Amino acid sequence: MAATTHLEASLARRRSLTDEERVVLRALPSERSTYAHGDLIVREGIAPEGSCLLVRGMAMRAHRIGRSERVVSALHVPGDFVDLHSFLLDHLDHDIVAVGPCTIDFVAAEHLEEITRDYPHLGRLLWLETLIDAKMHRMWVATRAALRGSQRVGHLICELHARLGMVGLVNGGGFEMPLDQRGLAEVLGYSVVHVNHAVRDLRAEGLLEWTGGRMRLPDPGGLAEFAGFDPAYLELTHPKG
Amino acid sequence: MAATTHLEASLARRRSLTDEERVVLRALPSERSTYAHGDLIVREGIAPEGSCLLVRGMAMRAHRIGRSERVVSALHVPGDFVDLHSFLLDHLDHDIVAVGPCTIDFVAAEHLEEITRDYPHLGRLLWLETLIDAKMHRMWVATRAALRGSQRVGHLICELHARLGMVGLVNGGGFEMPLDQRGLAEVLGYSVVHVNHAVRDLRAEGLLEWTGGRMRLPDPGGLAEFAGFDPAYLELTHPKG
DNA sequence: CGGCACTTTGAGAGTGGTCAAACGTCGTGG
DNA sequence: CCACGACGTTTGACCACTCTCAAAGTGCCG
Repeated sequence: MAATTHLEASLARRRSLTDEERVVLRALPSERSTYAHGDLIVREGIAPEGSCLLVRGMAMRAHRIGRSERVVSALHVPGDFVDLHSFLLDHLDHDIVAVGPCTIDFVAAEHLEEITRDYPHLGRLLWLETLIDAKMHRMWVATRAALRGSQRVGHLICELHARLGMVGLVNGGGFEMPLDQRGLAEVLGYSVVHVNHAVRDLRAEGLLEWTGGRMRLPDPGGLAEFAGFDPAYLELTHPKG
Repeated sequence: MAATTHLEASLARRRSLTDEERVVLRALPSERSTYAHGDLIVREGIAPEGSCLLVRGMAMRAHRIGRSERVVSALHVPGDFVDLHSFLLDHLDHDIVAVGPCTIDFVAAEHLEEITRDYPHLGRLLWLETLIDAKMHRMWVATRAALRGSQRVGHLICELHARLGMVGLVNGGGFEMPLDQRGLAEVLGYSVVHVNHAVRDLRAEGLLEWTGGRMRLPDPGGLAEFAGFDPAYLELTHPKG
């Protein structure tokens, strides 16, 4: 599937697109790359000449604060326009790192500028994507203050389940999980040992199965209830045209 | 000063505006309101018909997660377009609450739509404001993972010092601080007792003076060094036209 | 002077970190 | 087929960070 088809699907999942807009998106040039687990997709500090659309795999934003190890501020799933914002900002303040094998489509900044100039509604949909990213960031801030241990782990798992479900990557109640317990700890700001205990507790409660790089939620509602997860912040529906 | 002059100043602090754009912004109708400390400015779940520009005071975003007390995901200072995103999203997933006495200018959604439609560059500046919000959110996620205790408290104080400085609200090395220790704890996701100890330590190190609702940084560089604070993420400069 | 709100201190307990070691699993090479 | 090593998972011991509850101290204002 071409890059632009992915962008089309990505925008269409939240708002309706006209036929003309679909044509414009399909005609949008892009360049495809693949990465292995842990590869640097975009390096902190550089001025990217385009933005990257995540087609397959996951990616994370990794910051360096003071003298600490890298810390993760966000996780992205297929369909996410990972650094769409870099075409208005001049440089990234963090790395973008591949989580599991990744496929990325790069879209040049000039083409994004054309879209925002010539197709205001499409421009607003791109803006909307960045606003939803911001909502997720705020929810991460809030859940880190409100939840501890297995609830916090469960909340992230619910979020991934919902986000991957939206792009058709959940089947049989489960999904591919490219992060191991160490990676999950890094994303959550926990230690491996602590995540291990939280996962053990979720398993014991019958709320999580996780083997061989695949996660399954035997009782998604129960996990959501347990973790205080309300998917409203993900804007999964089509409320406006 | 009229609402629209504030918006003009707000956008001009990061990018250059043309004379025409300044005229458009000054002609933008808005409605002014004032609030007392703790007042609800916008309630979770409603569909606002406009966006609010913070003119004076501070405001915070307060979430409810699971069965927890309210948790704060962001803090806003004068010049911030607090819920600019609500004109593309259909409802807020959190409250916006006044911190100290606040003045707010409401701008109707239809006028924002006109601007984004008729003045693409202005639209991009509005988009940029929301992108910088998102950067701050990510930094909050990252600092909560990377920093503890007095470093985390110090980082927030450095951020406030920098953001208030950008809008001319720092004088004599200090600024008005409408939050008390309890409020600061709420914003940081800490308990009052813990914040009190962190503040005590910062004072003992000569990095903070805080009396009578006013905060002063005797050694801003020293505090930034101590807290691992790098203001780059706030985009204080004018790198693009 | 008497409230009242905020700050400060102390004690005890839960959450989460570090270090270290044991255990499993899986792919490679003999 | 088995031995081996690499890597991820699991467990235990111990300690630091942070919370809650409680109470005392401080400053402001009627």
